[in-house]
Amino acid sequence: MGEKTFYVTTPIYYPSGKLHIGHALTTTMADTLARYKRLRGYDVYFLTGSDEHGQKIQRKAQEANLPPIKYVDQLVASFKGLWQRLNISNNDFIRTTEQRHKQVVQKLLQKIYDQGDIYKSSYEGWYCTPCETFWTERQLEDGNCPDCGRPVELVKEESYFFRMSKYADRLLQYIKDNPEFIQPISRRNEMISFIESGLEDLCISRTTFDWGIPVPMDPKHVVYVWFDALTNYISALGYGTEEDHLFHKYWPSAVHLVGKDIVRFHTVIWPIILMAAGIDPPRQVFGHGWLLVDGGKMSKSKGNVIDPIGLIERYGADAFRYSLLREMPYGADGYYNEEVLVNRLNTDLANDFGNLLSRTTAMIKKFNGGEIIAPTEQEEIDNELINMSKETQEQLDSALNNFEFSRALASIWRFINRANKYIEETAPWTLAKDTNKKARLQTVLYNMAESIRHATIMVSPFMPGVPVRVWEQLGITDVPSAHTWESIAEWGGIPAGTKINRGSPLFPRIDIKEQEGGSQVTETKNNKTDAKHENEINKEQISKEEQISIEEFSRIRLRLAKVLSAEKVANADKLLKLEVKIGDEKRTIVAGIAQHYQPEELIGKKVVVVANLKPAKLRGIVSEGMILAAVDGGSLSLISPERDNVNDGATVR
RNA sequence: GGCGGUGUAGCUCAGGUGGUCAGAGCAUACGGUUCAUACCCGUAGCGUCGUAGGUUCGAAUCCUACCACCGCUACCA
Repeated sequence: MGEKTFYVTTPIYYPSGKLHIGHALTTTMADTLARYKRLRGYDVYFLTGSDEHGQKIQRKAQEANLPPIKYVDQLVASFKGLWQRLNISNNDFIRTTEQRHKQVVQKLLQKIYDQGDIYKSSYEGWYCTPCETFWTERQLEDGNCPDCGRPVELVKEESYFFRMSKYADRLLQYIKDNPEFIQPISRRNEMISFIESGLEDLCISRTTFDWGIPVPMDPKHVVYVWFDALTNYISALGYGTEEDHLFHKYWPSAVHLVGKDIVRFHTVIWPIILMAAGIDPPRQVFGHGWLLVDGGKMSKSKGNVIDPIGLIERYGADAFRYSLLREMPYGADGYYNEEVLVNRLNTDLANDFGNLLSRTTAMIKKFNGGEIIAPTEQEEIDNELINMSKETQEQLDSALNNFEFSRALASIWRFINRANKYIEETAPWTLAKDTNKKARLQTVLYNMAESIRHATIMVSPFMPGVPVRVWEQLGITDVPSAHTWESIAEWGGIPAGTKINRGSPLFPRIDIKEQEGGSQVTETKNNKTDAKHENEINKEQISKEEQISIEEFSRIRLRLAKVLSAEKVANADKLLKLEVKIGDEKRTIVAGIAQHYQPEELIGKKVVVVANLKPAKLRGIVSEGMILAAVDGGSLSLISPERDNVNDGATVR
């Protein structure tokens, strides 16, 4: 027991549909913590799984004309496939339909029943007969069934109840005595006020469906949701069985990572179940915020659910994981979409980190014949870089212990940027021109490579695919002593005489091109194309471009507009603010034509505008449309009517 | 309704206990550099710190009111 143990879990996900990036976020957080703790020498156990019972599954399986178990088998396989692609290092995957889980749930239930904390009573709820479903008051829509819209009736059902109220005071005391238990603090406060408002007993069995674990003392009941699901955290450790060494080893060092929507179940119901069974509560529950996407919260009805698989395929697991953890502010909701990912990939991963490796290996190759030489001429400025590694390690540790993933990454990137600046300050390309500076040059090159080694180890829990590729390029694949956390306590882990292998970019930049309203993403071409060549490509593209129908074209409303006034937009070189008249309507349009037209020459001119373009804010000015212009390289010409027989407001087609 | 939170540069956000706290990153502009993935380094601009009052020598930071948005207010996995 003397050794450091760390037990981290994700919720067990419900296989009623595919997983989305929210699930990926929780699981990536858990994986990052697990990998970090392993790196730090902890004995880590990392659990995820699936919660497979319940009426909803039973019904979905029916619709699919499958036995429930076959139905969930498919989805669970897809879960596992996703975690594999995301590079998730879980030690176990628990399914609530497994025998090892069922027996623990039954044992736990029996134990609590035997001591009198479970009693039979009746559950009263709003029941929709056609749908065979109970609803709570809040779930009803205008008093009707939210699924079918038909009226519901108040029905009583025989159920077993868990005496939760009895433990309310003990739980409250526990939460108050252990400020670290619920994170972040805002969630903790919510839970305290929730408990203080009084706890009711919890209904833990149902008779209206049978896809669940039978209640041991009354098999016509099945165990209902939370009692079943939450127990996974100890059933996976073999609690109450003969094979319970994992339980003794890892409980109660558990850290449960959950989304904010299920914090209550993990911080109220779960600890009370454990208390009743005489088990210590978990050490910590962290409730992270949600990933908001375009349109707000992800939901199937909005159709804005983002599938992680596509993102992983396009950008790789490492970049995806990085963007998730980097964008998520501590404890609050974060905004996420593909553009955010690409932006992070380009700026942080490609420009800062990948390019640091690239320029370092390039210089070692060019100035040192590809060999890393022992450093012999350290200067004061080197210490700044070297010391910063240690500081960064401390910041990383403290941030991760507090679930501040974004902050942790920000610290590492300050170090990476320091390394880039170090190169600028020492200017190895200048040293290379002076044969007297040979030793200094080699020292600088060594420090550059070594700083990459440090950064790589720090970054490895977040992006587990990075180290192998960096070790390959630095030529230290066969030097395991240079891969450990302990090795970055010191500066100098790369053996002198190491031969580097300059390779392809660690993270290639991604180009986003706006096309036909949607964004199309392509990888930047590495070789530059000259203008002529580019022109040919353009021609090719025009002929190959996707063709659109006349209906699609007619969706774009082009109108003739007369320019009433024009002025330069302050602090913007390219922008002009125009007031235009389209028939009876006046509009403000901001156009990027200031380098081609003087404001005064535009007044009175008739131009073509896109009239139904979504308004956009440019430099704080709302632009209600767009002016059409022909563009050819650096030249630009507005499109104006050739004759004077048409007035503003006229349709252009 | 009750409890709690948020509102700071174009965007995302830092800013214990009131006095270099008006900041960072991205985006933009300009300059430098050439080792590098059109990259890196530097410089600059922009903000009445939600609004209106108040306390104070001094408030983004404390108090009051108001406006806007959000979370929790239980049995959905």
